[in-house]
Amino acid sequence: MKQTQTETRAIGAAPRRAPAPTKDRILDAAEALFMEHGFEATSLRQITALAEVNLAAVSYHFGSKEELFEAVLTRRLDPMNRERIALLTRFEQEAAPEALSCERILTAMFIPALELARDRERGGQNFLRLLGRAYADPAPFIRRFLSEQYAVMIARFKAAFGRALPQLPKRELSWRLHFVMGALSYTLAGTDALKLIAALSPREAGNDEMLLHRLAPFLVAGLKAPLPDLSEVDGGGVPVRQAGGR
Amino acid sequence: MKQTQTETRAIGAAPRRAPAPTKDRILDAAEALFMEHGFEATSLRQITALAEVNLAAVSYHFGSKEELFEAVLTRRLDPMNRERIALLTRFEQEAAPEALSCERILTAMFIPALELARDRERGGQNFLRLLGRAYADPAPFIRRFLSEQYAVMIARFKAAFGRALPQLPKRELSWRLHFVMGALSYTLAGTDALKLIAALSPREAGNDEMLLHRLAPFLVAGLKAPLPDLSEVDGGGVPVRQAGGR
DNA sequence: GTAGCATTCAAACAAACGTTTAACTGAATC
DNA sequence: GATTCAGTTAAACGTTTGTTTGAATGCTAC
Repeated sequence: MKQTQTETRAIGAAPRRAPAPTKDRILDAAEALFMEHGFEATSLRQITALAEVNLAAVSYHFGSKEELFEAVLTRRLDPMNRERIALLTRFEQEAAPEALSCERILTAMFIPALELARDRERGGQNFLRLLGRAYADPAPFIRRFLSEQYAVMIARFKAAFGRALPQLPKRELSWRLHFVMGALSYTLAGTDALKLIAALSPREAGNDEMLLHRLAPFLVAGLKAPLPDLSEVDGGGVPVRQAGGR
Repeated sequence: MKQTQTETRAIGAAPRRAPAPTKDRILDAAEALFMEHGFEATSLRQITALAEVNLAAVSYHFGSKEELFEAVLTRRLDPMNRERIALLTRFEQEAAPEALSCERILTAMFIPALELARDRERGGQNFLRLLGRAYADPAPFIRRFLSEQYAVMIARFKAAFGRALPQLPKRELSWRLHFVMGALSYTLAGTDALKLIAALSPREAGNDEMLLHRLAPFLVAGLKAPLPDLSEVDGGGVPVRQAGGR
Protein backbone atom coordinates (compact mmCIF):
# COMPACT_ATOMS: atom_id res chain seq x y z
CA MET A 1 0.00 0.00 0.00
CA LYS A 2 1.77 3.01 1.25
CA GLN A 3 3.86 4.15 4.15
CA THR A 4 2.63 6.56 6.79
CA GLN A 5 4.03 10.01 7.22
CA THR A 6 5.78 9.12 10.45
CA GLU A 7 7.69 6.34 8.79
CA THR A 8 8.68 8.70 6.04
CA ARG A 9 10.62 11.07 8.21
CA ALA A 10 11.59 8.66 10.98
CA ILE A 11 14.69 7.29 9.28
CA GLY A 12 16.21 10.25 7.53
CA ALA A 13 16.17 13.55 9.36
CA ALA A 14 14.72 16.86 8.13
CA PRO A 15 13.31 17.81 11.51
CA ARG A 16 12.29 21.16 10.08
CA ARG A 17 9.36 21.52 7.69
CA ALA A 18 8.82 18.00 6.64
CA PRO A 19 6.84 18.40 3.43
CA ALA A 20 3.35 17.29 4.39
CA PRO A 21 2.64 14.04 2.57
CA THR A 22 -0.03 14.08 -0.08
CA LYS A 23 -2.58 12.28 2.03
CA ASP A 24 -2.46 14.84 4.84
CA ARG A 25 -2.51 17.78 2.49
CA ILE A 26 -5.68 16.41 0.93
CA LEU A 27 -7.26 15.91 4.34
CA ASP A 28 -6.43 19.45 5.43
CA ALA A 29 -7.73 21.02 2.25
CA ALA A 30 -10.85 18.86 2.26
CA GLU A 31 -11.59 19.73 5.86
CA ALA A 32 -11.44 23.44 5.15
CA LEU A 33 -13.51 23.26 1.98
CA PHE A 34 -16.11 20.81 3.24
CA MET A 35 -16.60 23.10 6.20
CA GLU A 36 -17.04 26.15 4.03
CA HIS A 37 -19.25 24.76 1.28
CA GLY A 38 -20.57 21.44 2.49
CA PHE A 39 -20.03 17.99 1.03
CA GLU A 40 -21.96 18.21 -2.20
CA ALA A 41 -20.93 21.74 -3.04
CA THR A 42 -17.22 20.98 -2.73
CA SER A 43 -15.55 19.49 -5.78
CA LEU A 44 -12.50 17.26 -5.80
CA ARG A 45 -10.87 19.75 -8.13
CA GLN A 46 -11.20 22.50 -5.56
CA ILE A 47 -9.69 20.22 -2.94
CA THR A 48 -6.76 19.05 -5.01
CA ALA A 49 -6.08 22.58 -6.21
CA LEU A 50 -5.91 23.89 -2.64
CA ALA A 51 -3.80 20.95 -1.55
CA GLU A 52 -1.57 21.38 -4.62
CA VAL A 53 -1.76 17.73 -5.51
CA ASN A 54 -2.96 15.85 -8.53
CA LEU A 55 -6.68 15.22 -8.97
CA ALA A 56 -6.26 11.47 -9.18
CA ALA A 57 -4.52 11.40 -5.82
CA VAL A 58 -7.89 11.41 -4.07
CA SER A 59 -9.03 8.26 -5.80
CA TYR A 60 -5.67 6.69 -5.20
CA HIS A 61 -5.44 7.40 -1.47
CA PHE A 62 -9.07 7.35 -0.41
CA GLY A 63 -11.01 5.60 -3.15
CA SER A 64 -13.87 8.03 -3.54
CA LYS A 65 -15.18 11.38 -2.46
CA GLU A 66 -17.40 9.81 0.17
CA GLU A 67 -14.54 7.86 1.67
CA LEU A 68 -12.49 11.03 1.75
CA PHE A 69 -15.24 12.73 3.70
CA GLU A 70 -15.36 9.90 6.20
CA ALA A 71 -11.60 10.05 6.56
CA VAL A 72 -11.78 13.77 7.29
CA LEU A 73 -14.30 13.13 10.05
CA THR A 74 -12.57 10.08 11.46
CA ARG A 75 -9.23 11.80 11.81
CA ARG A 76 -10.50 14.08 14.56
CA LEU A 77 -13.76 12.56 15.74
CA ASP A 78 -12.35 9.21 16.70
CA PRO A 79 -9.65 10.57 19.05
CA MET A 80 -12.03 13.16 20.47
CA ASN A 81 -14.70 10.65 21.42
CA ARG A 82 -12.07 8.30 22.78
CA GLU A 83 -10.74 11.11 24.93
CA ARG A 84 -14.23 11.94 26.14
CA ILE A 85 -14.73 8.41 27.37
CA ALA A 86 -11.30 8.30 28.98
CA LEU A 87 -11.93 11.57 30.77
CA LEU A 88 -15.32 10.44 32.02
CA THR A 89 -13.82 7.21 33.31
CA ARG A 90 -11.10 9.11 35.16
CA PHE A 91 -13.59 11.49 36.70
CA GLU A 92 -15.68 8.57 37.88
CA GLN A 93 -12.71 6.86 39.46
CA GLU A 94 -11.71 10.05 41.23
CA ALA A 95 -15.22 10.58 42.59
CA ALA A 96 -15.84 6.95 43.56
CA PRO A 97 -17.81 5.69 45.31
CA GLU A 98 -20.02 8.71 44.84
CA ALA A 99 -21.77 9.36 41.53
CA LEU A 100 -20.58 12.19 39.31
CA SER A 101 -22.50 15.45 39.14
CA CYS A 102 -24.07 16.56 35.87
CA GLU A 103 -21.64 19.42 35.68
CA ARG A 104 -18.73 17.05 35.88
CA ILE A 105 -20.13 14.74 33.22
CA LEU A 106 -20.73 17.65 30.89
CA THR A 107 -17.18 18.78 31.54
CA ALA A 108 -15.94 15.44 30.28
CA MET A 109 -17.94 16.02 27.10
CA PHE A 110 -16.82 19.59 26.59
CA ILE A 111 -13.13 19.52 27.32
CA PRO A 112 -12.05 17.32 24.41
CA ALA A 113 -14.17 19.42 22.08
CA LEU A 114 -12.65 22.55 23.53
CA GLU A 115 -9.13 21.26 23.08
CA LEU A 116 -9.92 20.57 19.46
CA ALA A 117 -11.35 24.03 18.97
CA ARG A 118 -8.28 25.60 20.50
CA ASP A 119 -5.87 23.65 18.36
CA ARG A 120 -6.04 26.07 15.48
CA GLU A 121 -2.74 24.80 14.13
CA ARG A 122 -4.56 21.67 13.15
CA GLY A 123 -7.69 23.37 11.93
CA GLY A 124 -9.80 22.36 14.88
CA GLN A 125 -12.05 25.37 14.56
CA ASN A 126 -12.95 24.37 11.04
CA PHE A 127 -13.58 20.82 12.02
CA LEU A 128 -16.18 21.57 14.67
CA ARG A 129 -18.17 23.60 12.21
CA LEU A 130 -17.92 20.78 9.73
CA LEU A 131 -19.17 18.39 12.38
CA GLY A 132 -22.14 20.61 13.12
CA ARG A 133 -23.03 20.57 9.46
CA ALA A 134 -22.69 16.82 9.24
CA TYR A 135 -25.15 16.48 12.11
CA ALA A 136 -27.83 18.16 10.03
CA ASP A 137 -27.00 16.35 6.81
CA PRO A 138 -29.51 13.68 5.77
CA ALA A 139 -27.18 11.88 3.37
CA PRO A 140 -27.44 8.19 4.30
CA PHE A 141 -23.72 7.53 4.33
CA ILE A 142 -23.16 10.46 6.68
CA ARG A 143 -25.94 9.40 9.03
CA ARG A 144 -24.68 5.85 9.11
CA PHE A 145 -21.13 6.96 9.73
CA LEU A 146 -22.00 9.36 12.53
CA SER A 147 -24.21 6.95 14.43
CA GLU A 148 -21.45 4.36 14.27
CA GLN A 149 -18.89 6.85 15.49
CA TYR A 150 -21.06 8.15 18.31
CA ALA A 151 -22.83 5.01 19.48
CA VAL A 152 -20.28 3.93 22.06
CA MET A 153 -19.65 7.37 23.50
CA ILE A 154 -23.33 8.27 23.76
CA ALA A 155 -24.19 5.05 25.52
CA ARG A 156 -21.38 5.61 27.97
CA PHE A 157 -22.48 9.14 28.82
CA LYS A 158 -26.11 8.18 28.99
CA ALA A 159 -25.26 5.65 31.68
CA ALA A 160 -23.31 8.28 33.59
CA PHE A 161 -26.16 10.77 33.44
CA GLY A 162 -28.50 8.00 34.52
CA ARG A 163 -26.52 7.63 37.73
CA ALA A 164 -26.37 11.40 38.24
CA LEU A 165 -30.12 11.78 37.74
CA PRO A 166 -31.60 8.60 39.20
CA GLN A 167 -35.05 10.11 39.60
CA LEU A 168 -35.31 10.85 35.86
CA PRO A 169 -37.03 8.18 33.75
CA LYS A 170 -34.75 6.69 31.15
CA ARG A 171 -36.94 7.75 28.30
CA GLU A 172 -36.94 11.32 29.52
CA LEU A 173 -33.19 11.21 29.84
CA SER A 174 -32.89 10.10 26.22
CA TRP A 175 -34.83 13.12 25.10
CA ARG A 176 -32.84 15.53 27.21
CA LEU A 177 -29.57 14.08 26.07
CA HIS A 178 -30.79 14.67 22.56
CA PHE A 179 -31.48 18.30 23.38
CA VAL A 180 -28.03 18.61 24.92
CA MET A 181 -26.37 17.26 21.80
CA GLY A 182 -28.46 19.60 19.69
CA ALA A 183 -27.57 22.74 21.59
CA LEU A 184 -23.93 21.68 21.72
CA SER A 185 -23.51 20.89 18.06
CA TYR A 186 -25.47 23.93 17.02
CA THR A 187 -23.37 26.12 19.27
CA LEU A 188 -20.05 24.72 18.14
CA ALA A 189 -21.06 24.84 14.51
CA GLY A 190 -22.61 28.24 14.24
CA THR A 191 -20.30 31.17 13.99
CA ASP A 192 -22.53 32.92 11.55
CA ALA A 193 -25.66 31.85 13.32
CA LEU A 194 -24.66 33.96 16.28
CA LYS A 195 -25.36 37.05 14.28
CA LEU A 196 -28.96 35.97 14.06
CA ILE A 197 -29.51 36.57 17.71
CA ALA A 198 -27.47 39.44 18.93
CA ALA A 199 -24.67 41.87 18.40
CA LEU A 200 -21.91 40.24 20.37
CA SER A 201 -18.56 41.82 20.86
CA PRO A 202 -15.92 40.27 18.62
CA ARG A 203 -13.94 39.33 21.71
CA GLU A 204 -16.77 37.13 22.83
CA ALA A 205 -17.93 35.78 19.53
CA GLY A 206 -14.63 34.11 18.78
CA ASN A 207 -14.14 32.71 22.24
CA ASP A 208 -15.25 29.12 22.36
CA GLU A 209 -14.12 28.73 25.90
CA MET A 210 -16.43 31.37 27.25
CA LEU A 211 -19.13 30.04 25.00
CA LEU A 212 -19.05 26.61 26.55
CA HIS A 213 -18.88 28.04 30.03
CA ARG A 214 -22.14 29.77 29.31
CA LEU A 215 -23.65 26.71 27.69
CA ALA A 216 -22.88 24.33 30.55
CA PRO A 217 -25.10 25.96 33.22
CA PHE A 218 -27.87 26.23 30.69
CA LEU A 219 -27.72 22.54 29.91
CA VAL A 220 -27.32 21.40 33.51
CA ALA A 221 -30.43 23.33 34.48
CA GLY A 222 -32.28 21.76 31.58
CA LEU A 223 -31.22 18.26 32.54
CA LYS A 224 -32.42 18.82 36.10
CA ALA A 225 -35.72 20.38 35.06
CA PRO A 226 -38.90 19.05 36.65
CA LEU A 227 -40.77 16.44 34.66
CA PRO A 228 -43.17 17.81 32.06
CA ASP A 229 -46.87 17.47 32.59
CA LEU A 230 -47.73 14.91 29.97
CA SER A 231 -51.43 14.87 30.69
CA GLU A 232 -52.04 17.61 28.17
CA VAL A 233 -50.11 15.80 25.50
CA ASP A 234 -52.02 12.57 25.24
CA GLY A 235 -55.32 14.30 25.84
CA GLY A 236 -56.42 17.17 23.65
CA GLY A 237 -54.15 19.13 21.40
CA VAL A 238 -52.38 22.35 22.13
CA PRO A 239 -54.72 25.26 22.76
CA VAL A 240 -54.09 27.53 19.86
CA ARG A 241 -56.96 29.75 18.89
CA GLN A 242 -58.43 29.47 22.35
CA ALA A 243 -55.54 30.03 24.68
CA GLY A 244 -57.00 32.07 27.43
CA GLY A 245 -55.74 31.85 30.97
CA ARG A 246 -53.82 28.89 32.39
CA MET B 1 -46.15 38.39 -15.78
CA LYS B 2 -48.49 35.66 -14.73
CA GLN B 3 -51.71 35.18 -12.86
CA THR B 4 -51.92 33.56 -9.47
CA GLN B 5 -53.53 30.21 -8.87
CA THR B 6 -56.50 31.71 -7.05
CA GLU B 7 -57.38 33.88 -9.99
CA THR B 8 -57.18 30.88 -12.25
CA ARG B 9 -59.94 28.90 -10.62
CA ALA B 10 -61.93 31.79 -9.20
CA ILE B 11 -63.99 32.45 -12.29
CA GLY B 12 -64.76 29.01 -13.63
CA ALA B 13 -65.62 26.30 -11.16
CA ALA B 14 -63.95 22.87 -10.78
CA PRO B 15 -64.29 22.77 -7.03
CA ARG B 16 -62.81 19.27 -7.02
CA ARG B 17 -59.14 18.68 -7.63
CA ALA B 18 -58.09 21.97 -9.05
CA PRO B 19 -54.95 21.13 -11.05
CA ALA B 20 -52.15 22.65 -9.01
CA PRO B 21 -50.54 25.42 -11.02
CA THR B 22 -47.01 24.94 -12.20
CA LYS B 23 -45.51 27.30 -9.68
CA ASP B 24 -46.95 25.49 -6.68
CA ARG B 25 -46.08 22.07 -8.01
CA ILE B 26 -42.49 23.18 -8.36
CA LEU B 27 -42.48 24.56 -4.82
CA ASP B 28 -43.91 21.35 -3.39
CA ALA B 29 -41.47 19.14 -5.24
CA ALA B 30 -38.52 21.38 -4.41
CA GLU B 31 -39.44 21.42 -0.75
CA ALA B 32 -39.50 17.63 -0.57
CA LEU B 33 -36.27 17.16 -2.48
CA PHE B 34 -34.30 19.96 -0.84
CA MET B 35 -35.28 18.45 2.49
CA GLU B 36 -34.13 15.01 1.51
CA HIS B 37 -30.88 15.79 -0.27
CA GLY B 38 -30.01 19.38 0.57
CA PHE B 39 -29.68 22.34 -1.74
CA GLU B 40 -26.58 21.47 -3.69
CA ALA B 41 -27.36 17.78 -4.04
CA THR B 42 -30.76 18.43 -5.55
CA SER B 43 -30.90 19.07 -9.28
CA LEU B 44 -33.51 21.07 -11.09
CA ARG B 45 -34.16 18.05 -13.26
CA GLN B 46 -35.13 15.99 -10.22
CA ILE B 47 -37.46 18.75 -9.12
CA THR B 48 -39.16 19.27 -12.45
CA ALA B 49 -39.47 15.52 -12.96
CA LEU B 50 -41.21 15.08 -9.60
CA ALA B 51 -43.41 18.11 -10.24
CA GLU B 52 -44.12 16.85 -13.77
CA VAL B 53 -43.38 20.19 -15.33
CA ASN B 54 -40.90 21.35 -17.90
CA LEU B 55 -37.33 22.02 -16.85
CA ALA B 56 -37.38 25.60 -18.08
CA ALA B 57 -40.37 26.40 -15.90
CA VAL B 58 -38.06 26.95 -12.94
CA SER B 59 -36.11 29.65 -14.69
CA TYR B 60 -39.30 31.17 -15.99
CA HIS B 61 -41.15 31.34 -12.68
CA PHE B 62 -38.32 31.81 -10.19
CA GLY B 63 -35.29 32.97 -12.15
CA SER B 64 -32.68 30.65 -10.70
CA LYS B 65 -32.16 27.71 -8.40
CA GLU B 66 -31.19 29.98 -5.52
CA GLU B 67 -34.30 32.08 -5.90
CA LEU B 68 -36.38 28.92 -5.98
CA PHE B 69 -34.82 27.87 -2.69
CA GLU B 70 -35.62 31.21 -1.12
CA ALA B 71 -39.17 30.98 -2.40
CA VAL B 72 -39.53 27.55 -0.80
CA LEU B 73 -38.42 28.94 2.54
CA THR B 74 -40.40 32.15 2.33
CA ARG B 75 -43.66 30.41 1.58
CA ARG B 76 -43.84 28.89 5.04
CA LEU B 77 -41.32 30.82 7.11
CA ASP B 78 -42.83 34.22 6.59
CA PRO B 79 -46.35 33.30 7.77
CA MET B 80 -44.95 31.24 10.63
CA ASN B 81 -42.83 34.03 12.04
CA ARG B 82 -45.65 36.49 11.54
CA GLU B 83 -47.92 34.19 13.49
CA ARG B 84 -45.36 33.84 16.25
CA ILE B 85 -45.24 37.59 16.72
CA ALA B 86 -49.02 37.88 16.61
CA LEU B 87 -49.41 35.15 19.20
CA LEU B 88 -46.84 36.71 21.49
CA THR B 89 -48.57 40.06 21.23
CA ARG B 90 -51.92 38.51 22.08
CA PHE B 91 -50.49 36.67 25.07
CA GLU B 92 -48.95 39.89 26.34
CA GLN B 93 -52.21 41.76 26.02
CA GLU B 94 -54.06 39.01 27.86
CA ALA B 95 -51.53 38.99 30.68
CA ALA B 96 -51.18 42.77 30.97
CA PRO B 97 -50.14 44.49 33.07
CA GLU B 98 -48.07 41.57 34.32
CA ALA B 99 -45.11 40.27 32.32
CA LEU B 100 -45.37 36.95 30.53
CA SER B 101 -43.74 33.86 31.95
CA CYS B 102 -40.97 32.11 30.04
CA GLU B 103 -43.25 29.15 29.48
CA ARG B 104 -45.81 31.36 27.84
CA ILE B 105 -43.27 33.06 25.61
CA LEU B 106 -41.88 29.72 24.50
CA THR B 107 -45.42 28.60 23.78
CA ALA B 108 -45.79 31.50 21.39
CA MET B 109 -42.66 30.28 19.62
CA PHE B 110 -43.66 26.65 19.51
CA ILE B 111 -47.28 26.71 18.52
CA PRO B 112 -46.86 28.12 15.02
CA ALA B 113 -44.08 25.62 14.41
CA LEU B 114 -46.26 22.84 15.72
CA GLU B 115 -49.14 23.82 13.50
CA LEU B 116 -46.82 23.68 10.54
CA ALA B 117 -45.53 20.27 11.55
CA ARG B 118 -49.05 18.96 11.91
CA ASP B 119 -50.19 20.21 8.56
CA ARG B 120 -48.95 17.21 6.65
CA GLU B 121 -51.26 17.98 3.78
CA ARG B 122 -49.03 20.89 3.00
CA GLY B 123 -45.79 19.11 3.69
CA GLY B 124 -45.09 20.88 6.94
CA GLN B 125 -43.08 18.01 8.32
CA ASN B 126 -40.71 18.19 5.42
CA PHE B 127 -40.36 21.89 5.73
CA LEU B 128 -39.18 21.92 9.32
CA ARG B 129 -36.44 19.47 8.50
CA LEU B 130 -35.44 21.62 5.60
CA LEU B 131 -35.34 24.62 7.88
CA GLY B 132 -33.11 22.79 10.32
CA ARG B 133 -30.73 22.02 7.51
CA ALA B 134 -30.71 25.59 6.32
CA TYR B 135 -29.72 26.72 9.79
CA ALA B 136 -26.51 24.76 9.55
CA ASP B 137 -25.75 25.72 5.97
CA PRO B 138 -22.93 28.23 5.53
CA ALA B 139 -23.87 29.26 2.00
CA PRO B 140 -23.83 33.07 2.02
CA PHE B 141 -27.15 33.52 0.28
CA ILE B 142 -28.83 31.20 2.78
CA ARG B 143 -27.30 32.91 5.79
CA ARG B 144 -28.26 36.34 4.48
CA PHE B 145 -31.78 35.21 3.76
CA LEU B 146 -32.34 33.58 7.13
CA SER B 147 -31.04 36.46 9.18
CA GLU B 148 -33.30 38.81 7.26
CA GLN B 149 -36.28 36.56 7.80
CA TYR B 150 -35.62 36.08 11.49
CA ALA B 151 -34.35 39.48 12.55
CA VAL B 152 -37.69 41.00 13.46
CA MET B 153 -39.08 37.96 15.22
CA ILE B 154 -35.93 37.32 17.25
CA ALA B 155 -35.74 40.91 18.42
CA ARG B 156 -39.37 40.78 19.46
CA PHE B 157 -38.95 37.61 21.50
CA LYS B 158 -35.70 38.77 23.00
CA ALA B 159 -37.49 41.81 24.39
CA ALA B 160 -40.22 39.59 25.81
CA PHE B 161 -37.72 37.30 27.50
CA GLY B 162 -35.94 40.35 28.81
CA ARG B 163 -39.10 41.33 30.67
CA ALA B 164 -39.65 37.79 31.91
CA LEU B 165 -36.09 37.49 33.21
CA PRO B 166 -35.23 41.02 34.39
CA GLN B 167 -32.38 39.81 36.56
CA LEU B 168 -30.57 38.24 33.60
CA PRO B 169 -27.97 40.46 31.89
CA LYS B 170 -28.81 41.17 28.30
CA ARG B 171 -25.67 39.60 27.02
CA GLU B 172 -26.37 36.42 28.90
CA LEU B 173 -29.87 36.40 27.50
CA SER B 174 -28.51 36.62 23.98
CA TRP B 175 -26.45 33.52 24.55
CA ARG B 176 -29.28 31.58 26.06
CA LEU B 177 -31.65 32.55 23.30
CA HIS B 178 -29.06 31.23 20.93
CA PHE B 179 -28.99 27.92 22.77
CA VAL B 180 -32.77 27.80 22.69
CA MET B 181 -32.85 28.30 18.94
CA GLY B 182 -30.17 25.66 18.56
CA ALA B 183 -31.97 23.00 20.54
CA LEU B 184 -35.24 23.86 18.84
CA SER B 185 -34.00 23.78 15.27
CA TYR B 186 -31.95 20.68 15.90
CA THR B 187 -34.93 18.97 17.48
CA LEU B 188 -37.35 19.89 14.73
CA ALA B 189 -34.88 18.99 12.03
CA GLY B 190 -33.55 15.71 13.24
CA THR B 191 -35.67 12.68 12.68
CA ASP B 192 -32.69 10.53 11.93
CA ALA B 193 -30.55 12.18 14.56
CA LEU B 194 -32.85 10.78 17.21
CA LYS B 195 -31.55 7.34 16.51
CA LEU B 196 -28.13 8.51 17.59
CA ILE B 197 -29.24 8.82 21.14
CA ALA B 198 -31.78 6.23 22.01
CA ALA B 199 -34.15 3.57 20.84
CA LEU B 200 -37.42 5.43 20.99
CA SER B 201 -40.72 3.84 20.24
CA PRO B 202 -42.03 4.76 16.78
CA ARG B 203 -45.10 6.21 18.42
CA GLU B 204 -42.92 8.73 20.18
CA ALA B 205 -40.39 9.41 17.49
CA GLY B 206 -42.96 10.64 15.02
CA ASN B 207 -44.83 12.75 17.50
CA ASP B 208 -43.69 16.32 17.28
CA GLU B 209 -46.24 17.44 19.78
CA MET B 210 -44.89 15.33 22.57
CA LEU B 211 -41.41 16.24 21.48
CA LEU B 212 -41.97 19.93 22.01
CA HIS B 213 -43.73 19.32 25.30
CA ARG B 214 -40.59 17.66 26.50
CA LEU B 215 -38.36 20.32 25.05
CA ALA B 216 -40.17 23.26 26.66
CA PRO B 217 -39.42 22.41 30.33
CA PHE B 218 -35.84 21.71 29.39
CA LEU B 219 -35.44 25.11 27.79
CA VAL B 220 -37.30 27.02 30.48
CA ALA B 221 -35.04 25.54 33.14
CA GLY B 222 -32.02 26.50 31.05
CA LEU B 223 -33.21 30.05 30.62
CA LYS B 224 -33.71 30.39 34.37
CA ALA B 225 -30.39 28.79 35.26
CA PRO B 226 -28.15 30.64 37.75
CA LEU B 227 -25.47 32.81 36.22
CA PRO B 228 -22.26 31.01 35.32
CA ASP B 229 -19.17 31.66 37.37
CA LEU B 230 -17.12 33.61 34.88
CA SER B 231 -14.13 34.00 37.18
CA GLU B 232 -12.58 30.79 35.92
CA VAL B 233 -13.06 31.84 32.32
CA ASP B 234 -11.10 35.01 32.23
CA GLY B 235 -8.49 33.63 34.61
CA GLY B 236 -6.73 30.39 33.79
CA GLY B 237 -7.96 27.90 31.28
CA VAL B 238 -10.05 24.87 31.95
CA PRO B 239 -8.45 22.35 34.27
CA VAL B 240 -7.89 19.39 32.06
CA ARG B 241 -5.08 17.12 33.12
CA GLN B 242 -5.35 18.36 36.68
CA ALA B 243 -9.01 18.13 37.49
CA GLY B 244 -9.13 16.91 41.04
CA GLY B 245 -11.90 17.98 43.37
CA ARG B 246 -14.76 20.14 42.26
C1' DG C 1 -59.42 36.58 -37.39
C1' DT C 2 -55.64 38.60 -35.73
C1' DA C 3 -52.87 40.68 -32.50
C1' DG C 4 -51.04 40.34 -27.99
C1' DC C 5 -49.61 37.92 -24.02
C1' DA C 6 -48.34 34.58 -20.55
C1' DT C 7 -46.98 30.07 -20.44
C1' DT C 8 -45.05 25.65 -21.94
C1' DC C 9 -41.97 22.87 -24.47
C1' DA C 10 -37.96 20.22 -26.65
C1' DA C 11 -33.50 21.06 -27.59
C1' DA C 12 -29.20 22.79 -27.06
C1' DC C 13 -25.40 25.30 -24.41
C1' DA C 14 -20.88 25.38 -22.23
C1' DA C 15 -19.09 24.14 -17.97
C1' DA C 16 -18.12 21.21 -14.27
C1' DC C 17 -18.59 16.90 -12.12
C1' DG C 18 -16.37 12.12 -10.05
C1' DT C 19 -13.81 8.59 -11.74
C1' DT C 20 -10.55 5.90 -14.72
C1' DT C 21 -6.73 5.07 -17.61
C1' DA C 22 -2.05 4.37 -19.01
C1' DA C 23 2.33 6.27 -18.97
C1' DC C 24 5.93 7.69 -15.95
C1' DT C 25 8.92 8.47 -11.72
C1' DG C 26 12.26 7.21 -8.28
C1' DA C 27 13.93 4.55 -4.84
C1' DA C 28 14.27 -0.19 -2.71
C1' DT C 29 15.13 -5.48 -3.66
C1' DC C 30 17.23 -9.14 -5.49
C1' DG D 1 21.25 -3.65 -13.89
C1' DA D 2 16.84 -5.63 -14.16
C1' DT D 3 12.56 -5.94 -11.48
C1' DT D 4 9.21 -4.34 -8.50
C1' DC D 5 6.06 -1.35 -6.71
C1' DA D 6 4.02 2.74 -4.21
C1' DG D 7 3.20 7.08 -5.84
C1' DT D 8 2.38 10.83 -9.19
C1' DT D 9 0.91 12.74 -13.44
C1' DA D 10 -1.79 14.60 -17.65
C1' DA D 11 -5.44 13.45 -20.24
C1' DA D 12 -9.62 11.69 -21.22
C1' DC D 13 -14.00 9.17 -19.87
C1' DG D 14 -19.16 9.64 -20.00
C1' DT D 15 -22.58 12.19 -17.10
C1' DT D 16 -24.85 15.68 -15.23
C1' DT D 17 -25.17 20.36 -13.98
C1' DG D 18 -27.88 25.30 -14.28
C1' DT D 19 -29.30 28.16 -17.67
C1' DT D 20 -30.79 29.87 -22.33
C1' DT D 21 -33.02 29.74 -26.74
C1' DG D 22 -36.70 30.03 -30.11
C1' DA D 23 -40.55 27.94 -31.61
C1' DA D 24 -45.19 26.28 -30.32
C1' DT D 25 -49.46 26.69 -27.46
C1' DG D 26 -53.77 28.41 -25.66
C1' DC D 27 -56.26 32.22 -24.04
C1' DT D 28 -58.18 37.06 -23.97
C1' DA D 29 -59.37 41.32 -26.20
C1' DC D 30 -60.22 44.04 -30.00
